[in-house]
Amino acid sequence: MRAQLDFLLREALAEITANHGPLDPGDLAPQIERTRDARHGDFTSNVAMRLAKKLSLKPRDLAADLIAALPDSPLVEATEIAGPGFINFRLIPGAYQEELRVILEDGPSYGCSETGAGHRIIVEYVSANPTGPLHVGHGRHAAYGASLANLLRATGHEVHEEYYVNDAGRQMDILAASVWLRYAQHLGHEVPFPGNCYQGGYVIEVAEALLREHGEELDGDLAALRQVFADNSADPEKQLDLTIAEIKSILGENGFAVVFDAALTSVLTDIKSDLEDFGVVPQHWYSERSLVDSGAIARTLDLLTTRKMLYTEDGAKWFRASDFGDEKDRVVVRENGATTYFASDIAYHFEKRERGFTHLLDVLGADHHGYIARVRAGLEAMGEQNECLEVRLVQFVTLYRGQQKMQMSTRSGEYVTLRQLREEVGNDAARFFYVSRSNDQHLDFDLELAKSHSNDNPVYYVQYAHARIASMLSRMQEENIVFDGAAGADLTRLTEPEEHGLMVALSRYPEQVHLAAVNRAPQQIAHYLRDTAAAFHACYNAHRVLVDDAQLRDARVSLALATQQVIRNGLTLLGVTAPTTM
RNA sequence: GCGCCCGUAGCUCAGUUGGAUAGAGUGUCGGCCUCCGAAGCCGAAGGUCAGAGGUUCGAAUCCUCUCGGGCGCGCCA
Repeated sequence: MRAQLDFLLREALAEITANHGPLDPGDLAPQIERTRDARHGDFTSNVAMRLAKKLSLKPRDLAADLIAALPDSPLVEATEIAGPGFINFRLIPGAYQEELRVILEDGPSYGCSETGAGHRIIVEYVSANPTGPLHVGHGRHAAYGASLANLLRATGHEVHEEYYVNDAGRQMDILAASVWLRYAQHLGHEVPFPGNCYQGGYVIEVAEALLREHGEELDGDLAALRQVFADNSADPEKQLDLTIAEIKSILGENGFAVVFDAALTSVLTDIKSDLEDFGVVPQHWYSERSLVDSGAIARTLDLLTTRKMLYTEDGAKWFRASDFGDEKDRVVVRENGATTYFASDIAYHFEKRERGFTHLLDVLGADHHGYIARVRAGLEAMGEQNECLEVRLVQFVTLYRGQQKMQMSTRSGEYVTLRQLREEVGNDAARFFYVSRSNDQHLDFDLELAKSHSNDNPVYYVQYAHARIASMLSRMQEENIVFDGAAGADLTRLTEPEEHGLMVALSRYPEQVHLAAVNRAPQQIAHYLRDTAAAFHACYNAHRVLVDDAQLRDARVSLALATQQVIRNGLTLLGVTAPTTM
């Protein structure tokens, strides 16, 4: 609907250009918006005010010229100049009635477009270290990333969703060490469990599974390890590194790998099933270790060396990130020869480009904002355009239980898992609540409130509208009321103000999908659905659908069906179900 | 100290990339079920858009500064 008006204005602008001289291409993109006030018509454009100065014309004069240049359209009933130079469009009533038919014909694809066609985009999100179950913060990433991917798909992008698995590095070694210490305790060894090891109960479960599968195979002499623990004055993190080294020497490379893999597999399996139950299914789980194994990291470092982007200082290899806008240079190979996480990151993002993705979209936690400059720098040094990387930061979730602020540290084990949250408030409420807030807004999540007031959650309000319609439709069947479909219905019978309001709301859906995709803002869909449900409830309350007048009834049933379709489409984008009963 | 995000109704938040009289939910108060689901509807009250300057026809939105909050600044990941 809006696209058609866009087209009209574009034609008029072309004619103005011919008469008054050239404009920038950016100026030619017409800005057409919905009006906020019905007295201003249905759509409005501020283009005359924006361009007046450039063309040395008065805004209202330019507006008059534009209106004169507008091609005729069957959609537009009237145009007028208002205020300082707005061009207001009033549509014929039939425009909205026609849109109802489009909704019912297009069905599930109503609202989809091809504006993103030709773009291959990879969306990476969650990517939590597999060192423990997902917590409520990860849930926000999952809900946001998955909805974003849906929106991009709906606008014609070719979308690939990916979870980057940090299955290499120190954190995983700490997890493996934690598991083995629990295992040793189960075997009866008197050995302390340091506070900076992973404290969660799942560590014990992995240790027990290890005991069942491997018996005492992984036992060993703990004398040297006890010496490590004996030094009370040592720095805890250094002591932890020594502990890991000692456990590696006790178990040998293969033995440690058994523990490591058992821990990784267990945690990752849990994460996968948790996300799947949440309706979040990435197409690919990309292993950081595979980057090492495939030689991708080595190739990246070679390329950077060839391009003279690296130098050696204090025994480490540094990347000249500051040459590319980062605030300082960054280490890629440590003094001890190990590559850093950042080296993996460059290789990983470069590899995404090699896989043919034109656009890399990362959804990261707000605490990762320091990365953006350095990963961009890395990509640029590798010969890529740094604009190909887009990062969306998701602000923190602060969890409360009543007034009590809760800790969310994976290592301490004191956190509420995503699974617990889903069990308390349900998937639908959780997904809707997560994406109702803008990603760059902090989110206060009060568990007590979410649980006790779950019926007040806006998601039920929207779902209720859908279920209410379903219920009305089944009643229609029970009473053997015949409905011949919208094609034969006389939609001009929809004359009530509430009906008009609802039709206007429905017709906005395609614009909302497009805008939400462009703005990376699924919350706009959530708010749109709330508004549309409100328009429906108001209408349904004011006017009976199943009336005796068959013509009027058919028109109203058509409107209800279209409403149901739009709500279902919108909820699907957000990963929320559209129930027929509640 | 430097950088990123944020500050909108009592509370939780929207605000269509600079538009016309700043909006919802929740909470408070008052109404509506003999009638398609009351998980609903209608109405009232509630604001110096943190503050001060600036840019222009026009600012919650863009720029500068101040105040307040969150996060980051490692040869950790």
